[in-house]
Amino acid sequence: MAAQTKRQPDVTRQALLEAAFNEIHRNGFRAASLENILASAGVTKGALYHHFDNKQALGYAVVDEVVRPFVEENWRAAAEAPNMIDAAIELCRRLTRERSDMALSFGCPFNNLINEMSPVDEGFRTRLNQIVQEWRQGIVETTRRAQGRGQVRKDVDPEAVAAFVISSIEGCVGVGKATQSREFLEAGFRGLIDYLEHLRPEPHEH
Amino acid sequence: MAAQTKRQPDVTRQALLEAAFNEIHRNGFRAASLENILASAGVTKGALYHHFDNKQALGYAVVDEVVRPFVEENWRAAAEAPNMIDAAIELCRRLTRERSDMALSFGCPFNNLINEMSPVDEGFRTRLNQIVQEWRQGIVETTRRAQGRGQVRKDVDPEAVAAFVISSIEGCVGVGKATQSREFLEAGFRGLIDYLEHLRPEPHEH
Amino acid sequence: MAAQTKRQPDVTRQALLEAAFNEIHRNGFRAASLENILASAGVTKGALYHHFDNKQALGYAVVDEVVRPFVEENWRAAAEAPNMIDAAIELCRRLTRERSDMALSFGCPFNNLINEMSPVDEGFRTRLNQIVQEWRQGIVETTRRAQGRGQVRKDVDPEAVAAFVISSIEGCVGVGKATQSREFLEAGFRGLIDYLEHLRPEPHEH
Amino acid sequence: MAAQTKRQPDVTRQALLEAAFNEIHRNGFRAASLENILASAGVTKGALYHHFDNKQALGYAVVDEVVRPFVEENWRAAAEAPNMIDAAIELCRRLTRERSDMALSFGCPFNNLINEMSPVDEGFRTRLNQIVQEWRQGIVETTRRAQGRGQVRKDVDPEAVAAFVISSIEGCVGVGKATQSREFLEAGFRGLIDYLEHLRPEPHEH
DNA sequence: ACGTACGGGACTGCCCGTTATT
DNA sequence: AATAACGGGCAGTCCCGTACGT
Repeated sequence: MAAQTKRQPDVTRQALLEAAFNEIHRNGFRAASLENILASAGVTKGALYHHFDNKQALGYAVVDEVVRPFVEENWRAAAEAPNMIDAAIELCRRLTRERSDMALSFGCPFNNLINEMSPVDEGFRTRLNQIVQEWRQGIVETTRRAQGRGQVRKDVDPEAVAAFVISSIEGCVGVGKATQSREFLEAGFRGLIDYLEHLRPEPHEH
Repeated sequence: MAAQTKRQPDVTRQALLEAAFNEIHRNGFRAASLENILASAGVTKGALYHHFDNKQALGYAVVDEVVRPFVEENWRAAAEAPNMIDAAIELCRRLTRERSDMALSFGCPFNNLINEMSPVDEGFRTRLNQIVQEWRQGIVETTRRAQGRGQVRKDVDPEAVAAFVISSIEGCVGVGKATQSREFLEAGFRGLIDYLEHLRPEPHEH
Repeated sequence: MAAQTKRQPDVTRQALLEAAFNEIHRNGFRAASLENILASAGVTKGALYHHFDNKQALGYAVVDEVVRPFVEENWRAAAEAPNMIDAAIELCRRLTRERSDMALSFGCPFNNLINEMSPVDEGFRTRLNQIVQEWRQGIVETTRRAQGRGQVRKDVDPEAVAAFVISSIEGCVGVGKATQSREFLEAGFRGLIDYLEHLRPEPHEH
Repeated sequence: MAAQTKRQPDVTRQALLEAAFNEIHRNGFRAASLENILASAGVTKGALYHHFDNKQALGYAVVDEVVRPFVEENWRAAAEAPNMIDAAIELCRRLTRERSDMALSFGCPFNNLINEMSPVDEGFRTRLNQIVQEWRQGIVETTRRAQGRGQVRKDVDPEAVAAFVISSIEGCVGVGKATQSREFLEAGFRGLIDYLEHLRPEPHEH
């Protein structure tokens, strides 16, 4: 089979998405420079304009095709684990360990986009909200199942758990950017872990 | 007492700060337009550059002189209340009631600035971090006092409480912007209230 | 007879010419968008550049193969009529009736191209001038014949008649675009008809 | 009296208008390059943006403040002359003599703008139409006065005269651009002069 | 203290044209 | 013959900042 030729539309498109994701992660969407993205992806204006109508469409595609899977893979594991609380706590610990440098420097790409674009671009907001809702729905269902299994107290409201867990995770990473301190991030996550532990039923309950 | 002339340096400066705060709240700092700020403040460029060196200096002044008091007045009440947990819960309820429209539309000015500017401007980050630290320190001390009074369980880490409470409040308002739904915001704050309640000592503990 | 395949070079070429003519009529040549032309013709860029060297060549072909017949068919009838003045007057009336909407909106394609392209592209000017000259020559000869038949006064200069008739027709349609009023167009053509009537010999002349 | 300093807003504005007028005259409005205009006026983007909101506003100002007086001064003399027909004929002769080079090369700025911009920009059309109407109104009134004085036949319709004279003048200059020949232009104007002569009453009429 | 004129840069959008590919 | 991927340039917009003038 012959070597690949120069034309690789999917590769080009993917390169643009990744380059855009990184540039947006670092600078936000509006301050993201197309020139930087092009240089980083190694393509030219023509290629960009061929694959995406404009900067906005590129941004939407980044949300749908990069940010969304990025968010999903984080909670998917926890949703499918035998014990939700254990998995969530494990996730918190992993996040503090693995990605704290990136998180402290540039924050969570998802949270950044929500904060920047939700109020000023309805298209962004709709797409970002969809991700929030999927995540929320995942936590709600997981919590219900866990309640059925007796792993979570039956008097807690799954909707409140979902909204609060999502918000506090993003909040920790967000505020952490200002402090630039691992201690603050870890303290925040300790608080979250404390909250999660408290969701377990009392030993004498069942 | 002589009639006031048209020149009112302090008034002008204050008008600029307020106009800048509003424009930044709506559009973020980098997308904030000086022209909009000037039009909204009713002055011209000459006045602006007389009072501030440049856009950055204006932004710093907004953080120091508008955002900081704005944040402080929110938690000051809770810090001085006889029972911290009761006061914090009351604060959560007030926030959902009073400012939810503005919060859902444009978010918290403090959180917005942290997310946008912390990674790209060290001067902003330092100033914003200072606000975070004051807030954190306030909660830590209040929590310690409450523990001394037996109003908060002694096994909780005040640092974790502080980091987590701050982060989750900002997180709720932030993520709420994407959902544009009061239900989500309320659910998040219900989760926070649940967490706060759990900080109280067990009835049979002391 | 075998089924037609999808490849139809002549059809494609003709579709491109028509689409280009319409786009140019609406927007002028330089502002005409190849993308619009392609979309309207239902083909892609490869087909265009297979049939024409570049945008300029496409424009030249539109002049030669679409605009030229378009202009010619208008005066051909008048040239071959038994009485030139009657025919010309009838033509004026027909133009005001039939095409006034299109003419008022977008003007005469021929006149538009003359005004836009003559000064900036010699190739266009040459081709457009050729059409002018054929038209002019047609009127000159028709006028001479009419003079021979005693249908036109012998003291008028056929060259002046030709240049003036062509110019005033195009002028009426051109200025009519600014007024967007059928009244203006009709008034102009009434003036032209008046001029044409005045070309007839006095009853007592011959 | 001290020498003029560098700040001369009116001079700058006027320089921009003149430079824009010339660039538009040569290239049309849409193909007119702001960079060329700036270079020719000797100012920078900032100055342009200060005096005019955008390219469109600059174009509108050119129409109102340059093209309009330009058109008006041409027919004003004829309107105020003791004999309108003599004056109009004299104007035709002067136009062929004086401005035929410019006219043959780039046409009449007024006619060019009508043909290019009327169909695609309502703001341009409105302004250009206003000029047409003023001109038309001027001819109508002049013709009525001339009819009162017995200098023009009473059976001609002043509205038709006005629309036709305006249209044929612009038409001659327009079509002349394609021919690039002074002969054609002169022949056209001979036709117009012939028409004007025919407006005079018959010697035996009054 | 403040208003107006102006300098100059950077970015996105858009477009024409070319080339690899079928 | 025709498609789709891609190259590369240019223009209008918009903005921040400076400096002249009152």
